[in-house]
Amino acid sequence: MGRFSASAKKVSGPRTGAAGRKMPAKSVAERIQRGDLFAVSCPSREVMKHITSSWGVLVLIALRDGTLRFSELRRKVAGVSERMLAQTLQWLEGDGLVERHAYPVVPPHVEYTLTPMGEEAAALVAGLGDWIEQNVTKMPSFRD
Amino acid sequence: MGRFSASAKKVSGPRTGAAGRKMPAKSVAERIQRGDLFAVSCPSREVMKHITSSWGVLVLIALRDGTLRFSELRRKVAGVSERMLAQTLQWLEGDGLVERHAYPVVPPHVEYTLTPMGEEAAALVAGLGDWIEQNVTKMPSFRD
DNA sequence: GTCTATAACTGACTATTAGTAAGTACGCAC
DNA sequence: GTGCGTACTTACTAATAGTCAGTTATAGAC
Repeated sequence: MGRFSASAKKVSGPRTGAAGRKMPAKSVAERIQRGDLFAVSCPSREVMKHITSSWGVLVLIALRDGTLRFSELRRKVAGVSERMLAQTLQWLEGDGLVERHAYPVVPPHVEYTLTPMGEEAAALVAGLGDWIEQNVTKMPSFRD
Repeated sequence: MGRFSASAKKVSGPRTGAAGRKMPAKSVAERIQRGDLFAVSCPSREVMKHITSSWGVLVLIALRDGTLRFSELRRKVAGVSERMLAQTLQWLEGDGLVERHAYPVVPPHVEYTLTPMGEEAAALVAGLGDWIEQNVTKMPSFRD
């Protein structure tokens, strides 16, 4: 990680909190090393969609307890259809956050596990979920 | 906050990380004091939808820099339409995360600011956004 | 005078995605 | 034999995201 130049060091501050500032020109290394949620076509937008989708949030949180089968996930994440669960898991697998392990048996037996990177994401997501659960009762919309 | 009984204290642990465990019976006070993202009809699901929507995430992060006008937000959050921006801000205002201040002038002059509660949510959201930006380049989908 | 730009929405409509229902093959229980 | 469970996929419908046009008043350019 010592590959950054001096100007790269400047940009590596709290980038997200500096959304309103003019971004300094990015070197090629910077462009390759980091996404930018505020850029319309940045791939990070797609990943964010997957992670922050309703089902994505709940699946990541549920998997924090350890490996789960498709049907176990289906039951824990109340309200999700098989269709949406399958799609969500495909996305998260494609993002490298979830590992899928299929056994060569019938009926199908498939297990899903968080990758190390998935565990990081899930921890952040769980923190947000926790915050929402703790604060929802204070919200005006809740009192209506 | 000393109102919780002993059994309530037990439940107040890392609730989100315990998604797989059987939840002990909740007292009335507990039910009123905390939402549950894993319950289909809990209001916290709606709040989560607002906060974790693509535009919700970006608006919250953008407002961390301070008060912004509608048009300023429109420009910072690249790709958002006025329609979606207006709707997102309505949601976040209804959730008590954003304050709207309209001046009695023409053309309209409206400013949006994070509430203290909104600042908490935005900090968590920004942390997640930061993580996504930092890690998107490591993802298999990014390499395809 | 007309035209354009600005601001911050809202309503009508279209496009896209979420969600519903049915289907698949096999083993087991009744 | 029927029904259930498993983990998806396909075809279709419902809901939401997104597009477009409209609103009011003012300032500035022509």
